[in-house]
Amino acid sequence: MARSLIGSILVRRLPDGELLTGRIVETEAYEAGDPSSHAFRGPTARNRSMFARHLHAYVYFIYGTAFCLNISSEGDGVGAAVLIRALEPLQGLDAMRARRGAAIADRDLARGPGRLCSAFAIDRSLDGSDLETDEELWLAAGESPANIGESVRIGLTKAVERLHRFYVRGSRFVSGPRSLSP
DNA sequence: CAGAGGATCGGCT
DNA sequence: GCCGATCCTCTGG
Repeated sequence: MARSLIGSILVRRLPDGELLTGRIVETEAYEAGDPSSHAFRGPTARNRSMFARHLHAYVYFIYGTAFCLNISSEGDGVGAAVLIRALEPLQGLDAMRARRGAAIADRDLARGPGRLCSAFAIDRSLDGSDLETDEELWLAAGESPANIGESVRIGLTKAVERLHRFYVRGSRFVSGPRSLSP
């Protein structure tokens, strides 16, 4: 699912009705039994959305500064999700810039999991949303790119060797060190 | 109840 | 490239 989400469109409807859209260009998989996954030790108040049926949002707060968006990926009761790590902004760039900063370049608006949540006004209030029925956050079909790269995941201390990060090869909207996204 | 650590970011060198 | 900010969550006693 982490691979197949590359190229899909994330859509956010703001409280004022404005639509923000972005193309998913980078994801990471956190599968069942993965020691680096928040779900590894079982369900808690924070991570329970990871155990929801597929296509539910799991949003968490990290380092006291940033939110991160995941999409649950398995059946009811199985803790697994895909972290959305970067978007190519398509629609609503001015509204994103209003949240991220007036001088932020297009490429930096949603490059990184915390930045994309800031740009798209995603926080814990959207945790648990069903993306198949929700009116504030959902997915739309997009073209799957021809060339999808894969690498180790970013920022982990456990299970660092797994090749569970996927990205659009050649896209300047992908986060992380260049050495990981050749 | 205290303490440690984290799927990050931005600023500075 | 390195470092600190900042606070929520989970763990262990």
